[in-house]
Amino acid sequence: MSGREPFRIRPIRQVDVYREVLGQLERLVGSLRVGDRIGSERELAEQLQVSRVSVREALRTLEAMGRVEIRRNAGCFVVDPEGTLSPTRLRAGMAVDAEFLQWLSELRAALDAKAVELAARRGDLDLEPLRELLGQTGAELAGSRRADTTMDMRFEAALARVAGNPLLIRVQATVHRLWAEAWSEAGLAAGDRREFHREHEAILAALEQGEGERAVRLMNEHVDRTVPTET
Amino acid sequence: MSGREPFRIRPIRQVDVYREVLGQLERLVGSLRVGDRIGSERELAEQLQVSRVSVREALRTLEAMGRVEIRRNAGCFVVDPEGTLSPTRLRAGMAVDAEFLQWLSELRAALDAKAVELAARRGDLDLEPLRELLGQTGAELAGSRRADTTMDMRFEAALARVAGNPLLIRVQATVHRLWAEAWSEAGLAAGDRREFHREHEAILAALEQGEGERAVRLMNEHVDRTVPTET
DNA sequence: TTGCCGGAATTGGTCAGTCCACCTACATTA
DNA sequence: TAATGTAGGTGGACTGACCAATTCCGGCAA
Repeated sequence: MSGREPFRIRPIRQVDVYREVLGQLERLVGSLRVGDRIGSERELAEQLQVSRVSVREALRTLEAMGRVEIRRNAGCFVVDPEGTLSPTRLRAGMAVDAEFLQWLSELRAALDAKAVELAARRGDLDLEPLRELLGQTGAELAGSRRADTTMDMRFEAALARVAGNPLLIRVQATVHRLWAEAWSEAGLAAGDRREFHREHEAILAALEQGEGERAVRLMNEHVDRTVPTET
Repeated sequence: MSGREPFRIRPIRQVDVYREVLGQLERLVGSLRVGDRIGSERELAEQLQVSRVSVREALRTLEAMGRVEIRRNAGCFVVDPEGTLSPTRLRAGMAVDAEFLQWLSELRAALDAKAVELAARRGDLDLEPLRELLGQTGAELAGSRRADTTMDMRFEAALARVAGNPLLIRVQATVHRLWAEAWSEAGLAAGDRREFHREHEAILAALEQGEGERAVRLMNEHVDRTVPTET
């Protein structure tokens, strides 16, 4: 036989620019930390030598994957990879209506209450992070900083962390992100943050006093109250 | 004083066009069958009275959600919704050890117990599917069919369905699949299925008697017992 | 009639440029 | 000092156009 390989026609690789951009941005995001800004659309477009449109499409995909968050008038930021599950997928096919918010609330209650329960059961429970967090948010409230939808759930997230169940942390983070999405999409105003803060403090107090069951009950009631009273 | 309510300024909800498009397309996709063509970008843009750019961004999101497929020179097609959330991503980076199984068990307990609780709270609760399921599995046990790891969780899944919370169903399904994966990976034998069956029947009995709280407690204990006694 | 060919229409992908609403920070003014 | 005004940056949206590839369809040749 001949040792010479016949020339073989190969299909020309046709690259989609936006896919290429997506790949590069994914690597970029992977090399950055949570909260880092990955630049404005215009910057990225110039650096990648592509149009803003292509950058935007890649960013939309990245956003749907839950890797980045696009904030108006601010830029694009790396988002907490803890929620390895995609909120977008979790809600796939569902419209944000009153019923959906109810379901979401029920799911959140299951997870947040479990976080409290597990925390209360821990022998080596360290409540210091929770105290510190409440101290911070309390100060922010006094300083009348502007609203921050994610603030309401930071306490619950911190609870899951001190509870020490990474799986719970991930699912909870996903649900919390979906919660934030849904509320902004529904155009709902955040609830009374001072009231939320008081309830958080009550839960922490119950934990400090070793009253786990009461803490769980308070958490359930707390989540119940966050659901919108009227559309 | 005055019975007249003061006019209250409310923040103006600013809608993102592409989000609006996304919502409408989601509903459209939901009303179509797998493989159906949902039209070209230009058609959709004209029908929605928006620019192609907005349609494209919505389609990109929809694509990332795994709901549609965009085919060059052909159009946009509805795709198989493929299993909602990925168990693989949920466990990403974690080894299956005793601790992991414990975490998983805790997470499962949170969801399965919530399913019971929600079911118990439903006014129009229809327990027939559960009775039927237990009848089937009971017959299988009598016939000494071979082991089926998923069988242990069919009852809990059915509970979530009668509870009527689609979000809970999805998350629960993911956790259950991960559970099955982890157990097979760890080479653990399934527990005593006859015992599981008895416990399921006890839970159903509690529901039938309207004792929701007892049913929830039984479910928590049930899940606890499924965790391996020794590594 | 059958089968092939080639242009026309269609489609997703991409681009440059423009405008808008909004937020922030800094400078200005009372 | 505390309001007010202003300029620049940001994401969001649109327009109009062009490209490459595919598909469609009419007409020509066998």
